[in-house]
Amino acid sequence: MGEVHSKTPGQVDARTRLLAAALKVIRERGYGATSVDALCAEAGVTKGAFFHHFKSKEMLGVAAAQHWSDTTSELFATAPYHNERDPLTRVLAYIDFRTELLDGPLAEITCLVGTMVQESYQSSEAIRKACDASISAHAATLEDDIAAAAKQYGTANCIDARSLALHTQAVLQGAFILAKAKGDASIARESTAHLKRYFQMLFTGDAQQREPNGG
Amino acid sequence: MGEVHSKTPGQVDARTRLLAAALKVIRERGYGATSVDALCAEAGVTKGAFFHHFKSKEMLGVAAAQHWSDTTSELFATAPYHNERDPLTRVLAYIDFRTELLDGPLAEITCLVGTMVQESYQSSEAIRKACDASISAHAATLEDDIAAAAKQYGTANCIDARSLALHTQAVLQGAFILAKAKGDASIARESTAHLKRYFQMLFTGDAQQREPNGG
DNA sequence: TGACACATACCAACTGGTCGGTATGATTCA
DNA sequence: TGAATCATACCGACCAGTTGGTATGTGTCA
Repeated sequence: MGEVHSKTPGQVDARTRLLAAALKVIRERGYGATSVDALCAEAGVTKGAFFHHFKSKEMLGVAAAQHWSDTTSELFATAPYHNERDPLTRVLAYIDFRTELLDGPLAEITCLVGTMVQESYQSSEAIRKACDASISAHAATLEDDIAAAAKQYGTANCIDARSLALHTQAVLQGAFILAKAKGDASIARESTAHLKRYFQMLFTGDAQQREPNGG
Repeated sequence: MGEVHSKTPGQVDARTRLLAAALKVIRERGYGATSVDALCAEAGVTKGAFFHHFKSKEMLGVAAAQHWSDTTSELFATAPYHNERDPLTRVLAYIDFRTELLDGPLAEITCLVGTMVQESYQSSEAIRKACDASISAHAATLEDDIAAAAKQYGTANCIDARSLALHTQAVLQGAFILAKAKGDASIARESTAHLKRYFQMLFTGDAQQREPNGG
């Protein structure tokens, strides 16, 4: 995958442009409704370039999921919530961070792999696995903080960190669907508020620590 | 939408068969990857019949969402959880019911409108609205029980019943996506367990009322 | 007779994918 | 040094099959 050729500065190669186009167009239209031609048009490259870099549309889907995983993991790795010293505060700050990310056009705040796996889970095992890897890897980055918080608050014996980390992702994925259905992301923010309250009650037993939902 | 014509007993008309085919095929492949031909083949009718009953594929999508809304609302209206006399118990029994429904092939346990809106929220306002109507109507059936429980447990002032009902649907929709990604519904059951615990803590403040998650 | 419920045949546009070709830079070796 | 060779990146015409959709015909029944 290394850059073999030196590129003119400011110029990105066709593969990178196609991947960026895939992230944009698939999030807007879904994988099935995205044609190879549409991807090429968005990327400003020809069909020849497409099939030079990807042996099929399916393999583009797999590469897009991996690219998504790469870019999002960098986004989260450098996010400020990691600076919190208390593990529970860190997890709650993560939820706040996700809530902040819920601002902007729907296609730009929703999850590529969640969208893709919904359509492809039966038709393409390769895409399904790539999407699962992306979701699971991200959930895994939460697991340690959750486990540490459980230990610190003495609830380690009744909390499965992995299950809770994946539940967090489920809430977010579901929030995206509700937002799409309503054509408005505000409902998603209500769901993350519920999720945050769940964490607060689960660890501290305090239901009224923050303002109630709605607002 | 009423049956205008009397049919030979045991015979269902092309429209009904196409709707049933839509529910099956779209849940397996997604809306975009479902062709009119595939729908006709599954229903055992011709293309002429398809376009006699639906003016376009998009209108079939709308009708499918409405049909889904009709059949699911009947399923839930006659479900046994309504027999519980305590409103909170009723809500918890609803979650248990949803958990029981998580048994079987993935395509048969997931939500048609959740799948469809994911792909169509930008390309078809008509489908988006039909899917929103289905989800919102179902959530509304939960709202009264949640409000009654909040009143009874003295937490009415900090619980928005509508928000909580929609959050319930978000958790379920997200659970479906995780299940599809992992190719296994067991992760979805873990999410409904978390949701149930959230309700228990929210209303009774008791986090350890039932066994912890995992299993 | 005529309205309805389909069937058959068909169409233009588009689908994913192939193919022969070219431009360019790296490598080899006389 | 420089000609020959090779690999990569990309182009764009082309293909067979499929797409959503239409036009027209036929059988049935009130």
